[in-house]
Amino acid sequence: MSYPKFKKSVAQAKADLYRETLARHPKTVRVKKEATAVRNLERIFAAALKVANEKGFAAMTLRDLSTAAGLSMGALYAYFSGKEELLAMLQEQHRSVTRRILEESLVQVQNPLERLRTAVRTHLYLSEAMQPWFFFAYMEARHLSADERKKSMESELTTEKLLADLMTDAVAAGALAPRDCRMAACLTKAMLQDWYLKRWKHAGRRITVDQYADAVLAAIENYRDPGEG
Amino acid sequence: MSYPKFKKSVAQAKADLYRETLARHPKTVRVKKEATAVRNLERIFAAALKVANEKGFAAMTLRDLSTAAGLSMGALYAYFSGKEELLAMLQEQHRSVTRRILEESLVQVQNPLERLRTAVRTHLYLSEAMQPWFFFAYMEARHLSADERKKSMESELTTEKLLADLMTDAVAAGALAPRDCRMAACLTKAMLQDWYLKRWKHAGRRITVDQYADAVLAAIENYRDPGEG
DNA sequence: GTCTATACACAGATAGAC
DNA sequence: GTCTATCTGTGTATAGAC
Repeated sequence: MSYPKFKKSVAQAKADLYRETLARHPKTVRVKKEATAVRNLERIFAAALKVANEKGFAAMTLRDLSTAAGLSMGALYAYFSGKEELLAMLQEQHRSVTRRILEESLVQVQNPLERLRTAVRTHLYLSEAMQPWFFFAYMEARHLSADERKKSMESELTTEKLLADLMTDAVAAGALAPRDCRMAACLTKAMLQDWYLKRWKHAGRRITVDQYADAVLAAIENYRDPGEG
Repeated sequence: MSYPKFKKSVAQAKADLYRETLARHPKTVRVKKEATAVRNLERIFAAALKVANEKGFAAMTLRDLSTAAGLSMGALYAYFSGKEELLAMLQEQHRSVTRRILEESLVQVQNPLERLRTAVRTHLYLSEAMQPWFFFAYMEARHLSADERKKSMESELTTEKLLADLMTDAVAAGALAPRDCRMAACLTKAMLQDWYLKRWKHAGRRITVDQYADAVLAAIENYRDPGEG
């Protein structure tokens, strides 16, 4: 799937995702009309990502958020019980989207090397389409409660394990040179993360997501373990 | 130079670095006795990195810092004029150390491929020996004033440019396969950063800095541009 | 040089009108 | 459902004693 197509499919899925979040938090979102609740949650989340990605979540005041979202302080509290819960909601939404899209992208692909390539490209496409979410999740992970932070670290390790497993399969199929797949997956993850963490740099160089994906895949596919060069 | 040796040489250089910082900020550090000033600056910086790397600089209160450093609120203000200046001092110290150590490491090395290998290994050694500084500089860059943020971005690009130039030389010498050196350097930087950003992960796996350096160098040296595989 | 005590501003959160 | 007005805690920064 090309990136423009991918982006549209993600946009389409957004409404569903907001309804899911509402269903997951029936006690904190006190607004009953679904259409209203979805519309305002969208505005609140978008505003929170915008402000927090500029100055950090801790430095973002609820007055900032109120202004950016176009809702009063009082109204905000109809959607979350406090700043900490807002943070947890954002992180949870991000994790579930990532998990689902990555899984869906692989169901149709059989060839081991193609499965690896699909996972890498899909991850980059997704982090391109939802860059503010990925940036936020990465930078604010350490401000989470112990419980939420654990989930965040598990999510990181799960993604990396997926890459390592796909690589192991490709090696077994003879499509890739043998290697320490855990280390190779670890280096891959670092390159994937750089795409959304240093967007200003890549944008300034007019690098497209497809060019970056090609480069990362070239690095992975040519990789040899130390001493095996 | 082995990592244990490197670590000692960095530790030795620390006293100099604190004296330099004092010389750079004669107006804000009002403490005149150098020995006292150096000792307390060390404690303040160490405490600030410790607390800020746990909860974030914005969330760190000066009361936290006061407790962690073992100095009263009033005493802290003899060393900086406010939180913002403390942040700038930490970033500046980090940048000057990095620049100096990287430059020094290369003066004795002639062979192009060895120069590239030295730069990569030294960067990893340095970020290992001063992990809290590197982590802090990365995570708090966006909280800087416009002016300081610009310096931070320039520093990032300078390091990357150095890697790209070293790679260009190695390619010209026939020691590396031809490639888009800017892109290859960009991917390299991402892998270098992961070492200090995700330390919990590497430590849990008992990966040493030398093992990681070997893996990164293997990735760089085997790299081929897309379509050239 | 370092301390304690305090001024002042602003944060998160809520009450109650509409 | 959303607003305005307000409560209360806590943050940065300083004054003045030692």
